[in-house]
Amino acid sequence: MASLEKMRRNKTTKAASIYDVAHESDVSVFTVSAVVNHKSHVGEKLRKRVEAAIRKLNYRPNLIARSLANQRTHTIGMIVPDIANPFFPMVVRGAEDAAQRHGYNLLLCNSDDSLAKEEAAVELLLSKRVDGILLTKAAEDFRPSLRQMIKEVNIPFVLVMRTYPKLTKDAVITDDYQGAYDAVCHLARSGRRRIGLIGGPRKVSNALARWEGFHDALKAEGLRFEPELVIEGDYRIESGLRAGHALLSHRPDGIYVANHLMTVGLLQAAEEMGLRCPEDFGLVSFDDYPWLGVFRPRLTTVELPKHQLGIAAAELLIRRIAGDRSEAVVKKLQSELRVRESCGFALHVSRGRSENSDRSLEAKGLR
Amino acid sequence: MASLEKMRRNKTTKAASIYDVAHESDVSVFTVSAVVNHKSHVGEKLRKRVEAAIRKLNYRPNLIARSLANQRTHTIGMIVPDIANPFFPMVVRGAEDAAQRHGYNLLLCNSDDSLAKEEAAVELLLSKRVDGILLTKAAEDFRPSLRQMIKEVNIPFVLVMRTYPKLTKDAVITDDYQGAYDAVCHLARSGRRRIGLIGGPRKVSNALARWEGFHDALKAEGLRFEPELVIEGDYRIESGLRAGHALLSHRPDGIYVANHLMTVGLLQAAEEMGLRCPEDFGLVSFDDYPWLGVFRPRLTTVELPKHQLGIAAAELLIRRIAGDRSEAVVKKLQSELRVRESCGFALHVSRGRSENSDRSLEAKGLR
DNA sequence: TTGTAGGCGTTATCAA
DNA sequence: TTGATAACGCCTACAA
Repeated sequence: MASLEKMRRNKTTKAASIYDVAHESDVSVFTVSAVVNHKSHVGEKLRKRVEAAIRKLNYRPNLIARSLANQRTHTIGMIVPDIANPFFPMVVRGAEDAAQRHGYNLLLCNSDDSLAKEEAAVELLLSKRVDGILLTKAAEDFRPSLRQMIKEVNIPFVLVMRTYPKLTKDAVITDDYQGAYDAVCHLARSGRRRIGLIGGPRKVSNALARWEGFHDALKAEGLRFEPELVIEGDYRIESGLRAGHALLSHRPDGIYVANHLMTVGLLQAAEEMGLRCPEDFGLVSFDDYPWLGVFRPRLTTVELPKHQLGIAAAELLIRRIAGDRSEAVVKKLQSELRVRESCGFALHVSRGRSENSDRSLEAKGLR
Repeated sequence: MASLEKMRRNKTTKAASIYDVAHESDVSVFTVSAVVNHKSHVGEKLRKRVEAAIRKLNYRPNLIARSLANQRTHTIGMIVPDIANPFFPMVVRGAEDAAQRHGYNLLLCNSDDSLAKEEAAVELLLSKRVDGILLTKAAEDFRPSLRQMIKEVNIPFVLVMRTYPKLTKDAVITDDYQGAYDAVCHLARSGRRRIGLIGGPRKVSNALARWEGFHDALKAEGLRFEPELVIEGDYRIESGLRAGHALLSHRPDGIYVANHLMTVGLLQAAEEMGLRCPEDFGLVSFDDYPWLGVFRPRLTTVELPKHQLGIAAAELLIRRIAGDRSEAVVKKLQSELRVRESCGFALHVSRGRSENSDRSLEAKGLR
């Protein structure tokens, strides 16, 4: 009898299996499984015995084996461009919080916005049989074999921050168009007339939306579009630095930058060129962080609800995993203009230091 | 014949299994497995056939099944206090980079430095049979049953940033003592005499080391220790804010803060009290970030090699997983004092703006 | 209510 | 070199 054979290896210092528990409490594995999973009513007596054995042997189910049997890993894969980009940690945290609440774990990958790395990550995640994937898609299509594999494995994807309808229409994004629009309008109303843009890579949806918001705001404010004041970056510091040099040489009096990292590069460029913000140029940037309220220049920014973004994405994904087949949705989260001083707002309105509007710092970024 | 039975479900849109490939190429599963894993020389002909079938069916091995058979998941668990604390993203990124290079993935968990959450995370990771765990340990001991389980599963742990010998002596940390020492000496040499401290929770090793560095530097510089100038925080903004209010009311002329988040809180407090840095108090903080060079006050900081920390920890862990039984090591990485202006250095030495020392920003933080 | 046996997709041991 | 076949640890019809 093979099953008896199996039970004979409990002297070794290995984690107890369901067989060990069954043996110890003198019941079948079915019974053990039933009490572990609270299924299929088990008689009082047996249950007690099994529970005692579980405690005695310190039994914990092997989730790998369970996954193989159940075809569910309770793991979700998350691919971000770069967790070291300060935008993403809070998004990931939100996703992890939600995942955790629903009994899921997060397998994290970085793509550096490179298609090759992204494909490798997806393929690995599929092979590891994650139940679903959260993805901030890089610009280009997956290769056909990967698309095929995705189809076969048939797990849900939810896009984060950027849409990519070819893959899935489920996405959680922020209102980038409106955010950019608000930013530029604020610049204009602060009296800036020659407004420049350092944008993200036009190939990805959120960058494009921010470009459009910029353009439309310019038009709405009756400002002229000057091509040399508009530069495409890649969301990294280095590109902001280069763009900054190029842009500032034309002496715009206002600049909208599409993310924080490029803003850092821009400020570095300004520093090197001896230009000051907000005296020489007004600035509105995307992404807010708790510390931006305490350093100068006090950046006026468009805050995106990063934590909420991660939560919403994970929850949508988990609903899909649970079998929700309702129509695909792109959930758009509101952005929020946080006026501080980098457009010269406080400069014009009042010279007092108490005018800055981040008294609310305590309530916000302080987790 | 049962094996024939199995092969009869290829019309359904499921991912191909090794059986499907075996059937398609008319060989045994052993042969397929052999060519997939490049083991046990397979004849030219059969190999070609198998490879063709693999391509045709778009076969990828199910890593869950493989893990069950191999008892290895090629996954490592990583538990950090909070990925949204800007210190950790770069550490995680380093770990992920190294893991990735060695064919491992990262399962990420947040503990919020709470023992309960940490225990829950460890238990889950063990149940998911990760091959090893990277852990920034919270202060207290695991409960006995968990310790028992760890022993049974017998997987390696490597501690990150904080030692905790009761669990394991393998750790990768930074030279916190020296960093704090350098920070305080710099403050003293900038002419500060009444130096305060906002430290981390004394219960964790790195915070303690920073306290000791602070004390010894005070002594070495012949400065008096004033108990009311020393406050314990928890590495979060909120605690820095509270500590800042308490501390600044005693009007120290120099402050050393043990991490960036508490520095943000401190600056907020200073703002609220109408005190300025570096005019009213000098400041040296831990953790450097690429953007600290472009905002004012230009913080003098002690940079910790975060990325390298993650890499070293993951690589040590992976060596342990691979069976390296050599003596436990705690690898200590050097910190680096980055002098900028928040101690009044530039103020005293020169009033020019070009004196700041972060011309190297381009080379450093720009990934 | 409880037990038996087969399946999940691989790897690995033995024979052939 | 290849092919059966038994693990790996769990779940779950189907039986009893």
